[in-house]
Amino acid sequence: MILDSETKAVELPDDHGTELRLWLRLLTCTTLIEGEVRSQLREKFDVTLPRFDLMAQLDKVSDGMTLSDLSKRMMVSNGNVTGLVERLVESGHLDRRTSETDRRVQFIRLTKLGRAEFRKMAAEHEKWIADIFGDLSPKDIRELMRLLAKAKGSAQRSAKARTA
Amino acid sequence: MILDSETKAVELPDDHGTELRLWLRLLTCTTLIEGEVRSQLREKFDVTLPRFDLMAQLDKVSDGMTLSDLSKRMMVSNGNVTGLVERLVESGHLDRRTSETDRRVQFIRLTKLGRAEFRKMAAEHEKWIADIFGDLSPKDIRELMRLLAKAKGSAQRSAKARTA
DNA sequence: GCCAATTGCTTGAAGTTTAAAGAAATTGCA
DNA sequence: TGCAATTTCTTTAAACTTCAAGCAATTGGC
Repeated sequence: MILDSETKAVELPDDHGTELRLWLRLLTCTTLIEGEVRSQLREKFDVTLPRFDLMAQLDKVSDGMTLSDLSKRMMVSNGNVTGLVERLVESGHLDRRTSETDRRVQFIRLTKLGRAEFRKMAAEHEKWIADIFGDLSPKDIRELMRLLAKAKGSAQRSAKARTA
Repeated sequence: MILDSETKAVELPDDHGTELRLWLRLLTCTTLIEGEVRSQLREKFDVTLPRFDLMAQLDKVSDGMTLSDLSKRMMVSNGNVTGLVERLVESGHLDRRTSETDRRVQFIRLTKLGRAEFRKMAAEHEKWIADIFGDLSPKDIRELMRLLAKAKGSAQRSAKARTA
């Protein structure tokens, strides 16, 4: 171990251990919560997380959304959304309509049933989340929000630089 | 909108909007980084993230690990690990050996090839992660670590209470 | 108007994931 | 010992996911 004059561990120039540990902790935290939400959705409403997420995107708008919009917002592939939508139309939660000005485009909307069911689930979901973060003070939450925003910005900068 | 005497928004008793927003931000952040890591692993090493994760668990120990240990540490189902290990044994990265004292138990280890390939990937991986979090100061990282630990504890408390 | 490039979506193959059921082995306790 | 409960792992079906290839429609030069 390399020690400096104050007998404190000094990092090697290429030691990126703290960032790696941060990433693992972030991932663990998210996986844990995601698993919890997934279990609750299945137990209480017999619905999968991807379906809930998709409906959540659609609930934000009143007049529908294209498949591309959905895949961008959900950060998943286009083909993935095609399948999800297909199954949700099948079950009567969604409604799809081809655009009249561009016949490639499909507008997807929640049906009355879909919106009603989603609203019920969303209300419960919000309570689960509140309980999951229940030990955090308002200040903790504000700080986490701020730092995660910074992390997100950093990650986007990094991704963009790579693809550029 | 309900306003108090200081003309500041007051939260309704059941408003859990801040926790929900925190969760969405946490999820977005993780998904973003995970996608980035996934792309890099595919591009640079033609390997999937689940395989990398599994090898990462095994690299931490010298003498192997059981399937159950793996599934607990990776926080995925047992059957999932069975399939992943199967494919990695097939490709020569892993070695499986039945325990002599308990014939239900399989010890899984990295082969020489597996460990060598993993080490190469891990070194690059650490650099990607460092770059992804590059805009965060050491203090930001410490704070995030602390708050995420608190969030993790809170989520575990919540999950435990539910299953109890 | 023509047509190459782009855009929106679907399809197919391979892989990952879960939940649930089941098989095999071990453990613990009466 | 006997055997019920538990543990470890596998299997199965259905769903989810990505990537890449492909189809159809539109757009943007020319």
